[in-house]
Amino acid sequence: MGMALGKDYAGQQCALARALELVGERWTLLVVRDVFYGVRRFSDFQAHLDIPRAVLTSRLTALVEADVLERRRYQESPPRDEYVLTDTGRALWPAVFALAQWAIEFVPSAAGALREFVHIPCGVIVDRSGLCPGCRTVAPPDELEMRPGPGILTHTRTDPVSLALRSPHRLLEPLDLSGVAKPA
Amino acid sequence: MGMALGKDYAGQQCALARALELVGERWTLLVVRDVFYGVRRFSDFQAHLDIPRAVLTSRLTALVEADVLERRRYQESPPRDEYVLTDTGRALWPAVFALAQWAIEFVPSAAGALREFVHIPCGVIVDRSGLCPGCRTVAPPDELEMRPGPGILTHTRTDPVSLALRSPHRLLEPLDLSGVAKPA
DNA sequence: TTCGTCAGTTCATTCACTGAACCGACCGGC
DNA sequence: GCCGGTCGGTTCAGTGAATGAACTGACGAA
Repeated sequence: MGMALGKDYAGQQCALARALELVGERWTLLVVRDVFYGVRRFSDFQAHLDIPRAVLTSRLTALVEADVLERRRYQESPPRDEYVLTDTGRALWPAVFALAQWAIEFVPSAAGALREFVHIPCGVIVDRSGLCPGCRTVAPPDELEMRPGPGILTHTRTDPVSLALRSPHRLLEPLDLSGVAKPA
Repeated sequence: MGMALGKDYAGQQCALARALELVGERWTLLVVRDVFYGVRRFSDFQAHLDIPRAVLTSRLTALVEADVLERRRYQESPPRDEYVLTDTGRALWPAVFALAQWAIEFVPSAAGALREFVHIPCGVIVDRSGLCPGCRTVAPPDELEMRPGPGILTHTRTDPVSLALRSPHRLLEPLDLSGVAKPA
């Protein structure tokens, strides 16, 4: 996943093995999920995931290399880059969504949906397979709004990124951190 | 992926983190995929995946512990067990399928579908999101037949398990190894 | 008795993750 | 010009997981 000692699965001709070589290492899929949620900056990933900086650097570099993320300069002086999903990266949404839904339904410690996803054109919540009950299609991430679900826990994670993620917003749109206080 | 040094993602309240704690380690999802394909026995996993035995032992134990697999005695003397998916495990199919489809579409080295999945009641191939074009529902794994696809490579992997996986058969059904020669 | 299979365990080595410290470019205040 | 702070890293020592080879033990077959 996470994963260690040789990220490749030599000899496996299966497509799944190829996928896991790119996104199967530890932390990688959590970083990708965060980008879907609107996190774009190095320090925000770090604050939200508690991931060692060296590992975050390595994962971001690998994801850019794999054409899942694009690194984009959003200001000069000081030079600051943000990481956004490419088309390839956005295509990972069904896999990320499916894994999260599996945990919600079958992993006891993940009981209760922390978030709901509303298909904006139809205004209804997508079902566990990602289908919109309104239009009967699989909703793409850029048409989804994320909202806190019934299982949301407000007592944990008081970092600014987690706080910002508790208010509804459209997937892929940059996170608005202006409304939250800095941590002590 | 896999994954090393602490398989948990402490503090992450997200369901995805819970899922990755159970199936995010290196090799784990490939083992699960193999069970969907009909592999059930220790030595068959080992032959097909080239996974170190100690790691396989550890992964199978963890998957049983997580209620993804069930370990079942299928003969006494010598005692032999097989590993089969629980309901929880079978629910992982959409995630496994979604990841594999992503690689087929977007990872250059995985070009060409190695396998096709036919929704048996309808007799048609499911699309990239797992939907059956016939009945417009998401096909469950026990209603799918796996067949070699156009991208299949016949020159690699000559172990008996890989050979057996090249002939069509229904998912979750045990693999038939009787027709293939043993390796030299 | 000997050979082979199956399902492991043990062990030394290799290598990735971790956490803390360090670094350099820049900005704002004084 | 100096000081403190932020951002986005890199470096490094220590730890612990993965690897691959060797070993084990129960059994069946010849």
